[in-house]
Amino acid sequence: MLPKTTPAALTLDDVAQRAGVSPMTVSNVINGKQGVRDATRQRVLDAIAETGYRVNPMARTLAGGRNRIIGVLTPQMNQPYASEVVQGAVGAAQRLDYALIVMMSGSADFSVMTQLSAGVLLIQPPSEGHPLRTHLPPHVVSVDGPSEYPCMVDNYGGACLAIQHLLGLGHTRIGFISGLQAEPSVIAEAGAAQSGQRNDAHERFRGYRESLASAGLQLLPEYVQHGDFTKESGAATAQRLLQLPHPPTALFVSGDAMALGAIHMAQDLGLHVPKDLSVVGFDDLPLAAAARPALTTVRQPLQQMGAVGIELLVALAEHRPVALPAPFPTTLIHRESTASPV
Amino acid sequence: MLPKTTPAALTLDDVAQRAGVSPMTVSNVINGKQGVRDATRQRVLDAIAETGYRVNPMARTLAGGRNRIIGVLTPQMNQPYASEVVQGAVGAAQRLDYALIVMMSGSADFSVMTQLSAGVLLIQPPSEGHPLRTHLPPHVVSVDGPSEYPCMVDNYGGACLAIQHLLGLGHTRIGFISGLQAEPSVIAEAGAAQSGQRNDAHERFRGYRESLASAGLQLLPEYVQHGDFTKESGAATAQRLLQLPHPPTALFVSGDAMALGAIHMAQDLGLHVPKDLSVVGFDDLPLAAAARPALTTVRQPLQQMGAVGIELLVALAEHRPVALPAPFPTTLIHRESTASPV
DNA sequence: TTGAAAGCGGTACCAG
DNA sequence: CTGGTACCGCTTTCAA
Repeated sequence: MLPKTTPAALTLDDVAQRAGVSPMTVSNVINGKQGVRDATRQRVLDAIAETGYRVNPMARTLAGGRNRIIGVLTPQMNQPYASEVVQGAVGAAQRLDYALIVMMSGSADFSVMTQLSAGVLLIQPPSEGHPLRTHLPPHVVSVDGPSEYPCMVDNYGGACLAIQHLLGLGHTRIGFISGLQAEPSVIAEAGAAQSGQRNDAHERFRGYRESLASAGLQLLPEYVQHGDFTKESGAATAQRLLQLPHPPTALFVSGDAMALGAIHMAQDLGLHVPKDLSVVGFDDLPLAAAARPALTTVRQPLQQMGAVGIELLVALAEHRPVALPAPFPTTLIHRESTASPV
Repeated sequence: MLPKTTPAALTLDDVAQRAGVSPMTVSNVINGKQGVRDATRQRVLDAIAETGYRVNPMARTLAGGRNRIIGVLTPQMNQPYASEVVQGAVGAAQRLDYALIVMMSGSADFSVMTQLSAGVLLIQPPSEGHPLRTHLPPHVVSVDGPSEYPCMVDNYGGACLAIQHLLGLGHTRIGFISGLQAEPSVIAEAGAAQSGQRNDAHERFRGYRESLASAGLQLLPEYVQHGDFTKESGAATAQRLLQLPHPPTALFVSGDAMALGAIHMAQDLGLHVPKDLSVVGFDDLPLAAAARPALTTVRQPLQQMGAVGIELLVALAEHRPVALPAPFPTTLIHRESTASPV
């Protein structure tokens, strides 16, 4: 059982008294300031160790010091994508000796996090009307979304990887289940994508389209569907695709959960995966490896992206120069859900 | 694209000036204190609305006020169990107008969270040697672990539900894959469990043992295995069970991930689930419903447990009386992984 | 009903 | 090298 009483909060003065110096000196020691005699420093350090003193981050922040807290804002805790990114962020924060606090987008006011932390990492930042726009944190970097310093995966390259894998297997009828997108139709917007207005959906579609083209294949509009990244939408869109008079023999699905939904739907329709239908996902979430058949998918280095995000944030907080992060490379993970067509 | 500049932090004084009152009055209005003339209050409210002012939680805490932040300490972000609890906690916090921040056990010093929040919710608190023991927060309640106010599920009842379901289906050879436990052997400790030293593993085993007994069935020691809640351990222990000369026809598995591992192992061994082997899990994580075959499992109301935890914490923080939470009831969710033996 | 003063636990700045 | 002083943004206490 845990003890019940909060140990009366220690202050700088307590430590100072114990060490026989002024509070200021203790502060200086803690912050590694130059010009403290070694003997003094040691005495202070000892006092800190003996008392178990910890600086109060609130007071520290208020007084204008750095607080070594960085925040992560994530849409939902139980979204595997975000979990992976956070996992990477945790590791990096630990390495850099920063505390990491995470908040869900919904939970309370974002301004709290702004005021609590020296910088915040946005995971899939909400688009336009979000309150985020009013109370902005000191530093923002984002994973998979817009910000000053976006950490994005190479969506185009990833899509190419997927399609080329399928092409290499001998598939010629390849469907595409895209993720949600602001624009009414990916196809209609194909042109716009060229003009700089890039997002995940656009880029992946561009990879699909161009890979098909360079293999001399025609893009069939009815082979392109839109889901919303849920398993259910994967199943629903797959059903539409598979009930086409001339159904695809392979599917590139813009998300692992949707891909799983597609596979289950195919099975319900009496198809064998991968014998009758090959499916490639996107993300490589833990569930991709755990599924049966295990999912062939395009891997995003999500943990790495989270880690890099934190590193940027810390650099920013410490006023070190930072470069714009380059797109992160994808990898094709070949598992059991793809094979040559019969 | 998001704006780049942090809006110069507004203070109480800014608002006060705008409203033509003293900072104190603004503070009083914000905190709903009595004795502010309605006209004055309105002017202040307007000023707040116009400026978009938000109290600084750091300053508020430092000054001794309540800070309406509560923290959650979770082992890992990507553990579905914890995600569910947090999801519930988020909802409750939102309802109660508290900000919720979550930290991973590993990430930085726990004392930070202590100092940041008015109370903390521990999810599966680490056992003995943890640093938690030294710097304790003002208030602690825990989900699935020891604390002054533990929110625990009725593990015994849940196990009974599972076994009775299997019994009802006609199974008589029922294996049990238990979770990790401190003691060397669940069976050896069966007696100890009676004497008050309860934990999840004990309680579930007790449910297994007693349900078997009351059906007149004998408990076979070789039918009881221990996993560590991972899919892999589920597969490994299931393999041992299924390769017994007289293998069980049904498995009660103390965790959904392990249950899935067991199912996949059975399939690899050429068994059909549920025709040749029935499997019941525990938890009812999202993956249970998503799996093929969908997993029959004992549902823990994890989100509810998280929500209740937050409610307790808030009550504690606001010095309202709280009662010890009663064990949460379980439900059997019958899906596709169980059937009568052939 | 309102406001002035003190102080929460630190850090910045500058004096000793 | 060390420490005094002011002040961060807010709430408490108490006087006006």
